[in-house]
Amino acid sequence: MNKPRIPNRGDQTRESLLRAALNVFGRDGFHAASTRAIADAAGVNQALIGYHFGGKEGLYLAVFEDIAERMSAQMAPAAETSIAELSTISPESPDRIDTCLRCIDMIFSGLLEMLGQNPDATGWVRLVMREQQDPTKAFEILYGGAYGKMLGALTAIVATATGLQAESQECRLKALMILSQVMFVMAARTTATRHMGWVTLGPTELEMIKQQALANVYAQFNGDVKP
Amino acid sequence: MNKPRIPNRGDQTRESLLRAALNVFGRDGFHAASTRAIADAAGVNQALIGYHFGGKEGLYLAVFEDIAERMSAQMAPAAETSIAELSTISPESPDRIDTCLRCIDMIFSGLLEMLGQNPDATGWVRLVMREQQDPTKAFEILYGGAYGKMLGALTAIVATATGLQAESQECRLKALMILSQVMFVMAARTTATRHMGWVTLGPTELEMIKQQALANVYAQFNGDVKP
DNA sequence: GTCTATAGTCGGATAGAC
DNA sequence: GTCTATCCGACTATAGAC
Repeated sequence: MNKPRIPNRGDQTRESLLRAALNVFGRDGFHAASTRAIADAAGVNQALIGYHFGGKEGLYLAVFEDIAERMSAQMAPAAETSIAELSTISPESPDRIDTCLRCIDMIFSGLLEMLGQNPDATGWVRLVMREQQDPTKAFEILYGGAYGKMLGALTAIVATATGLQAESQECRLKALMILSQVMFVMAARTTATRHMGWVTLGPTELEMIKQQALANVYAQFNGDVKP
Repeated sequence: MNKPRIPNRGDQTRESLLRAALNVFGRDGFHAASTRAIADAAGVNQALIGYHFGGKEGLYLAVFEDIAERMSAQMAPAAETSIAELSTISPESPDRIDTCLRCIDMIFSGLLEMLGQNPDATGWVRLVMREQQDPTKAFEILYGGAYGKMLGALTAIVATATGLQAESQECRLKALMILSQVMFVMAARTTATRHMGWVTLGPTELEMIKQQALANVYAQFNGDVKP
């Protein structure tokens, strides 16, 4: 009883609705988005939302499950390789900072590739940022998935680089602020592009962000080392 | 023909509506917020929104003008003192980094005091972050006011500390990332509090954020200096 | 699984008395 | 300036034919 290789019509409808919902919810937010607009964008009948997802809210949650899954798939390699690399080095190793920076580079690269290459990524960011402001069940789906793991990996890296306990407030705050430098540009994209004089957030801009963030982290790690 | 010291009934209604609108728009977003809910929260009649602000959208814009005004009032001293201090030091002065850090400390303090002490601040942040995702006229009101000035002051400080041109991409990006470290916690408050194990974003937490951000900036500035 | 048609609800705006 | 009453459009959900 394998899954059918050729998706039947129902699966296609589901797919179309998920994709359209991602865009429309991302553009308009949950309340402003209408099921009619989503159905039109998907090219399917409005009543099918009720049939496939139970209703508007069911569709919304399904979109987040979809995002969390794709994020996991795209971020997992970087996070796992990082953890593996960290376990090979000793806390006294003099080049541990270089290793930590390589790990952060991997995580940033995974994150920014995900956001830069994926045509749906703008919608993802909008949805995630909306959820931050007043979280619903959808936030749990995300944080429990790739998001929390990424922060966990960053915390482990900071602990290794600085010698702090991974559970300490200082270590966790440092990790959060490292992520901040890359994510804030996404969160406050209008402010960021305006301030930088950019018209888009394309690969060039994302690379610039990554390089500057890495340089900052490098300085922070070296500043934390007592020579 | 001075303005009357004692506000008449109409002014009180305007005030009540603005305050209630800030909270309800902040909690629910523009579309999900209903004029009935706002009127109820303000304790006034729903039809008065049309009379005083022309309609729902007019009220929304008025809320942003109000926020921009209050932000300006609370941030202006820090920004102006910073600019003044910067003009007194030479680019070769060895302690210019200390001066720059003091300026950033002032700006951060102004920002965090505003957000920490003001009971409406949570609503402000929510509204501003929503606007970032798809900006309307309301964003212009904000960016043209205190927000842009704050970024301008930070850019000038970074230019002084690093010797970069204030117009350069590198300098502007560094300034943006300095602001990021404080603002991201507000923007992604749910992620931040969850990751840190906090239950609120009170004065204690804000102070911790400020200190860590200043330490990071200190490291970054020193990393930028070619000894 | 898909469609049409519609029931039922809610929200923004406004006319008009006071 | 404030209030009541109401209009009218837009929306979600669902019943029921195919």
